[in-house]
Amino acid sequence: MDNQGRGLHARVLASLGPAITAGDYPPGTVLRTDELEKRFDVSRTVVREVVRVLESMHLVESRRRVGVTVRPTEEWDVFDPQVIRWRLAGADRPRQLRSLTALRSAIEPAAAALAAEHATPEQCAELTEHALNMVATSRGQQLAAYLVHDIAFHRVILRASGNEMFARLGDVVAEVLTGRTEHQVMFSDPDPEAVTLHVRVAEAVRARDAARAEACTREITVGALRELDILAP
Amino acid sequence: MDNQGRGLHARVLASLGPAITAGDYPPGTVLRTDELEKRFDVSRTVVREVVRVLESMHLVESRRRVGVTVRPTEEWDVFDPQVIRWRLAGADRPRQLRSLTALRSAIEPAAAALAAEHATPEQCAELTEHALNMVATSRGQQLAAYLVHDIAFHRVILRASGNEMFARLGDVVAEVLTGRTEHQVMFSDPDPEAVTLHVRVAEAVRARDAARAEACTREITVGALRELDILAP
DNA sequence: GTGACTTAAAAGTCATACTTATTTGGGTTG
DNA sequence: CAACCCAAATAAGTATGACTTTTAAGTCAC
Repeated sequence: MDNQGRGLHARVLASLGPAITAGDYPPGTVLRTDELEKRFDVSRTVVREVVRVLESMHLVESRRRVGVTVRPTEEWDVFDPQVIRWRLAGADRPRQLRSLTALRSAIEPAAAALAAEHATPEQCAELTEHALNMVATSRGQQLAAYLVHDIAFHRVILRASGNEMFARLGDVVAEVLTGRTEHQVMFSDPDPEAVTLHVRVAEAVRARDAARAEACTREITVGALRELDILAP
Repeated sequence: MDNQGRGLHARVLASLGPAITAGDYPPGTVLRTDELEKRFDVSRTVVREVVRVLESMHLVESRRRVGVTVRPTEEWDVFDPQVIRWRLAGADRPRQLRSLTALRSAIEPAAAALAAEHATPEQCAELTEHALNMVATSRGQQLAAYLVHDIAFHRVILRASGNEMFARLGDVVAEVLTGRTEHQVMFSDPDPEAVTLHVRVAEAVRARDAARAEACTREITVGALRELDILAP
């Protein structure tokens, strides 16, 4: 992971953060710093640093004479990669995957359209390569290898869009794709149609055909949404 | 603003954060904590808290025996509302507005489609009301009032989508709309077509017509994109 | 009951002493 | 001369005690 073991504050954060996002401390719960000191057996210094970070994520609010209050869920910074990771690791993972997949469905087609306009020759080559590798690994229980190329493919699309915000969603998409592979029936090979669509997207981007790149990507993400409905309608 | 004056750490953060996002300390720059202590005339405690928060935004990295290093721009958490605000306040505001408008264009149509499926009667009523108020304030130099309803309208759509991540983009959209109004020719009334489209979106949502809600919203956001091209092609 | 005043609880801040990781450089050895 | 190891210097990390500031809440007079 990102921040494991690197200092005491990181350890406390990695323990308290997930606990809060998991709902162990429901909104409105008040944590006092000296209580946290004892609980984690660390100094005020460390606790305060952790609280500041949680506060910057809008997970808690620290007020004098009151304590550290857990804020209502609607106010959390749900786009914070750290928060996303914590929630994906917790109980409402399914709900989280749903939200993220909806986000993907909105973003990726737009990103593909932009990528068709802005992709460099190198990026086009990368796309084609990853698409072909996806085809190659799409049969015969090679899900792990397939996943690697799938992630790489989507990352290139997002980066090639030229929009820094889209580009930053690469990690989120990677997380979603990984989560899907892990929690799906690991026996089945990926949907052949989806594989073909990736090849088409690569072609469309290389041909500078924004409309087609967008349409094919939309088909991919719609498929991802449908998958969720099948699993838990 | 959000965090003005609330404690020393907030003041230092509000000074250092914007400085970094503005590029005053280019990536690779090393800040030593004791230097920061002197510069802001605060204690170690405060500096460390600030550094932790900046670190959680991936703006800097703190390593022993090295110092606090400014990270490359591509690694920043560009979705962090705080970072967005800092950058909007800084020099590359135009670039930022572009990224955010592209994001809006991807998200809002999808949100409108979902809103058509999930909006409560109350939300439908709110939408209609805001749309009508937009019409009412669309002529005669009432830009400030118009902006209020415009923001409210988009907020309702995003919230009514039922997707928590979309909902959280309400603040960002508000920021973009405000920024646009402030930096545009303040003399001209809003585009009549855009106003009409908002009314149509409200109608479509009430009629549970997802496709039409999506299409009309897309027209709105495409218009917003075009606007940017006209201003700085 | 309302309003002003007091009190106490909890976070915020500071200064200092100490610990730990890590880079750098020098010296030893093959 | 290269490779390697070790020691010293450096800057962040942690702990702690003393003090300040905010503010919720209780109390008293009116």
